[in-house]
Amino acid sequence: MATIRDVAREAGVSIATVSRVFNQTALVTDATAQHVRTVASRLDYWPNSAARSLITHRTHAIGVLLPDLYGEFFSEVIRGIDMAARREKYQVLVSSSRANAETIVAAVRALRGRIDGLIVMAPDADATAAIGDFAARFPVLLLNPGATAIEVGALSIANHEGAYAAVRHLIDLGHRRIAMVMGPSGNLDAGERNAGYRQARADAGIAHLPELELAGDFSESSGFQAAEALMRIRPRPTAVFAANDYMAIGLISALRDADVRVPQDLALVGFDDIAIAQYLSPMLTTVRVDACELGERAMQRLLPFARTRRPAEPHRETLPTTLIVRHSCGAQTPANGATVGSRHRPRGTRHLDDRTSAVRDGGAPGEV
Amino acid sequence: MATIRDVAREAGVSIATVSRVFNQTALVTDATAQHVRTVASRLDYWPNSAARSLITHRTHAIGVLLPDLYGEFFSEVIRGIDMAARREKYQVLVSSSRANAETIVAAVRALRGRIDGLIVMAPDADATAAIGDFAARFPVLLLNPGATAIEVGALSIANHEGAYAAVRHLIDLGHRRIAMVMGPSGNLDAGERNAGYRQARADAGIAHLPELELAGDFSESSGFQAAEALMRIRPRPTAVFAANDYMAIGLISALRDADVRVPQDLALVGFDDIAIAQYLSPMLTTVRVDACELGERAMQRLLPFARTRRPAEPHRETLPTTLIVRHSCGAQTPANGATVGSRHRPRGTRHLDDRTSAVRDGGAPGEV
DNA sequence: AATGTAGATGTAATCGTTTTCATCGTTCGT
DNA sequence: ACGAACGATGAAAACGATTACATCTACATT
Repeated sequence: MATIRDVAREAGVSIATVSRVFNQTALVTDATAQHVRTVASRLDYWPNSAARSLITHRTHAIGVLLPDLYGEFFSEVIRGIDMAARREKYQVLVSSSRANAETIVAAVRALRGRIDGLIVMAPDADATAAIGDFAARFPVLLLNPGATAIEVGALSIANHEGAYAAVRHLIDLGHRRIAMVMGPSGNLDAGERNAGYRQARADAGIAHLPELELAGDFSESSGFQAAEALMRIRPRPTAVFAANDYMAIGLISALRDADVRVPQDLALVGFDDIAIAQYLSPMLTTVRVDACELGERAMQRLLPFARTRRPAEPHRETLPTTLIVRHSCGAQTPANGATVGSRHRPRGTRHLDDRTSAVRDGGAPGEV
Repeated sequence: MATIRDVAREAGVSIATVSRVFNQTALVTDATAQHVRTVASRLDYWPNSAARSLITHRTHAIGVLLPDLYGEFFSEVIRGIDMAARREKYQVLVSSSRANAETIVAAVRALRGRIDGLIVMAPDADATAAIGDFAARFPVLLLNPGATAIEVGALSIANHEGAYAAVRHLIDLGHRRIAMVMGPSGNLDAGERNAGYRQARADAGIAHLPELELAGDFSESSGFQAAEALMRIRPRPTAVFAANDYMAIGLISALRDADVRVPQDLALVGFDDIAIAQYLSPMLTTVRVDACELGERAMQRLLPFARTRRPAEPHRETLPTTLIVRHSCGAQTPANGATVGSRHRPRGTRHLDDRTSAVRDGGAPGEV
């Protein structure tokens, strides 16, 4: 592998000049620059990034710490991160870890020195706490941290507002006995969605009923199992809000097996709007979260701090969600089969933009 | 940030000793080692990986080059890679690129010097070719490269055998007019699946009919659109093999809209066995590919070469696939609702193991 | 007691860059 | 025509580790 010295010798210049050519730093004569470039490409020279980052204290890499969960949501977030990274010429170092504080600290330690900034998806409260002191002296951005006391740059989605809108929609359709399939306990997104569910009930004057909150863990199979518990409840709920789409899929499957019709016998709303939501039968009404944008935005927020290696300022931002009305909720759809959803801005937090997007859906999926 | 010098000074030893303590290389007195460790942790010292890799020529990182496609398959592969990496204390640098040769070369160049080895998911033939000369002097492992002339370490899945089994299964059920929804043109996996489809037809003495091969690109919407084309074919096919599950989902959705019953009016088999396949209605008969294992195995294969930084030996290995019989193919299922699939070993290539796994499915998804 | 040996530790070179500062022509204002 | 200013380039000192080699000590061997 050719080094900067080889290029310098071959081109008859000093290594400083070669370095300048590659960094476009000080002004070098066009002729020399061109010559150096020619020689460099002939020798197939490329700057050694270890040597470079040793002296510059920059790695041009961002770490992404994921929870152990996987699925479409995460892969979309990574995709967004990757898109932004590529645009900004940064590398992405991914690393997953069990959610517990100990392994998170270990993972962060292993990443240390290899990255200029860190994006942490820490869906659990203790995970968030574990990152706290590190974030005070390193550029860290938390994804979906929920409400926490620690001061840290964070980006979350409007879980509460989205869930509220979903449940409110069911209430507006006349439902009163509305169950919810919860997410994993300790998961902050799940917690906020539950809070939104409760708030919507309370605001409509519907009493809180603990037995309507069914256990779940975001997996299809937990949704499947929740359906069985659901059907044992008397009087039977007429609607159910699933904390994510995967569980909604499990629900649909179990309900079909039990000959419970969706939405006639039981209305259903999910959360996330994963790609296949519109291809399910019935087409799933759900709360759209733009996971890809979340990742992209996280990178955008983090990069300025990563470049200067200063801790990110403790500013929280919340991405809006959109209720996508399809068929599983049983809403009457307009003649063309399309309904309108509105964008939910988080209360009391800054939001990304002001527009309220109108969402038409319910037509042929292929057209969307 | 404390350096090795700070620790050495503080502990009253030389930097060489500190280095030895952290690398467990030469024997150091237990007392000194313990003392150094104490001081190091007090100063919150951690070896600078740039400096370390500058002199050792090792980065302890593996690059993963992905195509632009996303979805469950890729996220599962990454998950497998990540699992193996964590076990072996390697970092994972992901980078996606358009499939064309030019951007792949650019991506490889950007990764150069930061990684000890590279896993490339190159579903296209030209992408594979682009990597060729690089692989001759660097540890590279190709995923899903299909049959290519270049000598390179590779890992693929038994596309041909899986597709053959799927179509053969449909033939055994009495179907003769069997269509196929193709994958993206140029995609090698898709090509092999198509070859398996044709082979199964040929072996059963069914003539090749080009009009039964419908365009698709692995997306749900392309499956949806293919269904429309499918229904215009006269005489109408009685079965269809989709080159992946996402397209099968699009097909199911479109067929339902058109009141075509699956499997009664049209039998359907997919490919990949994504998580939700068993929750679809009807439950999808498909060819299982263990994407996670693929990633894990890739890492296993690559690491020995990455450690020594020697080009991987040009050896190809193929992971078996399994036909999972559920309801969408219309097969009669045993009394307990379960059917048996068998594992397909690639012909003429080495396979991972000899077992022929029996797969029972068709029961309640929650129980699987 | 002299010598050999082995284990523990230190010294210093090295990895491949970036960057400060010095140097050396040019050109320009007067 | 002369010094100033400036633009292009080079020399050399970091950056923070690893490691070959040297050194030193303690102890066994003769």
